Amino acid sequence: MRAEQREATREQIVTAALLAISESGFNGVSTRTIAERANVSQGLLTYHFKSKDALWRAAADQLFAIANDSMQEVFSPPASVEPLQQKRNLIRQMVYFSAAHPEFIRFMLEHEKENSDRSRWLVETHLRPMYKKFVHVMGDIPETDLPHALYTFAGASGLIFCAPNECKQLTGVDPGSKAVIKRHADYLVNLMVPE
Amino acid sequence: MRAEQREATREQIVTAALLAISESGFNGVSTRTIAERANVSQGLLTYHFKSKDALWRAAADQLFAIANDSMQEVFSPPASVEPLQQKRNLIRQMVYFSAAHPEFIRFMLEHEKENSDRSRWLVETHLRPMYKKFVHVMGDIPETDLPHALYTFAGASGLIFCAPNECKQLTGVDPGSKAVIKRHADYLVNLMVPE
DNA sequence: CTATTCACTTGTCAATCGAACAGGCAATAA
DNA sequence: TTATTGCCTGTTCGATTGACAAGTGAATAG
Repeated sequence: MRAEQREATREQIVTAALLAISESGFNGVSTRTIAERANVSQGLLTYHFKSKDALWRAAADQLFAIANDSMQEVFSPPASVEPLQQKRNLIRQMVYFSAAHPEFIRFMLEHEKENSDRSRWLVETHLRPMYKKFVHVMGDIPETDLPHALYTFAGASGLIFCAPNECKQLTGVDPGSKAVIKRHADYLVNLMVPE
Repeated sequence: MRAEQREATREQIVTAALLAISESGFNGVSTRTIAERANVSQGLLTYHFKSKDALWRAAADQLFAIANDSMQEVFSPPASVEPLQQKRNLIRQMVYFSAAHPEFIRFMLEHEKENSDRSRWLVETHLRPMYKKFVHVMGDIPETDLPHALYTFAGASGLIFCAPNECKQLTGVDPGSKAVIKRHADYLVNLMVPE
């Protein structure tokens, strides 16, 4: 009962940290704000995670655990699925994942400029394994195009969900709506891997 | 001579603010850091711009002045250019602009979650006029697809340049290289508006 | 030449930052 | 039951935050 409560509280803190950091950046959010979001005291963050930096790392771990879980099926598709359909499924799933977790791209953009130690760790620990799976499914497109395809794909999938308020105010289209998410998936799948 | 120096200093501060805010977010960067980047004292920021908020607004003004200047040709193409080629030129130029000014997308992503007052002002003052020009060139694609095309286009154009270190470390491809920029433009133009 | 304006620096303010610490209280162990 | 562990809160610290006021000195005006 103690251990369960401990884990529940830790996850509550990590989730709050992940969302807050994704929204405002590492230096843009205070540990007090994160604590308030998690409904705990600020001192508890120092207790469970020694420093704000370590909390960031725990948030990254949780983020990629969610991402890998969500993308597992399309990253390791059964051989019975045709390669073309594997690609289409991958793109579609990435759109749905980005819609459900816009914090992913936000978090990945945030680490870039701020701290090179955190950045290197994130790429080697979490991003590279994911990239390998991406290449495995997308691998028969020209190798020189792969990086372009990856970032085109990632940006095209997720940007609309990273700026939902802006998008709604600007175009009237609400990226939170299920119909819009499906339409974005359809649009992107047919654009990048037409049947 | 006084007035010229004044304007030069103000622009120096605004540029430093724009880049710093784009990198670390509004709350993620201090006025002292911005001042250091601009080689002026912190008190001078308060002197020229009353508050950090007002400085942010000046940075946004400068950002969109640069963006509109860079995109002017492709937003208002001569009628002699065929519609298909207009679209291709627009996409190509957006890639080159994103490569030269990755702070654009970063800045636009940063405003979203932080402050709704700044967000609304930014959309109505700067983004909507730009969106209208985009629609004018891209306008013959289905209206329901326009928002999807816009954010697909923006994300696909710019994300790779927003994470240059990550991209280089992950894929070995350096988005700062001219050859890579051209390849990304070729890739995206042919993807989104094939001849 | 003298007086004034004004871009700019320095010093200071309360508020807030991340981190550390002592203590309390409920769950566990004995 | 008693003793102990350990999750958690509240307080406090030196440092840093945005904003402000006083002071400096060179360019301008009369």
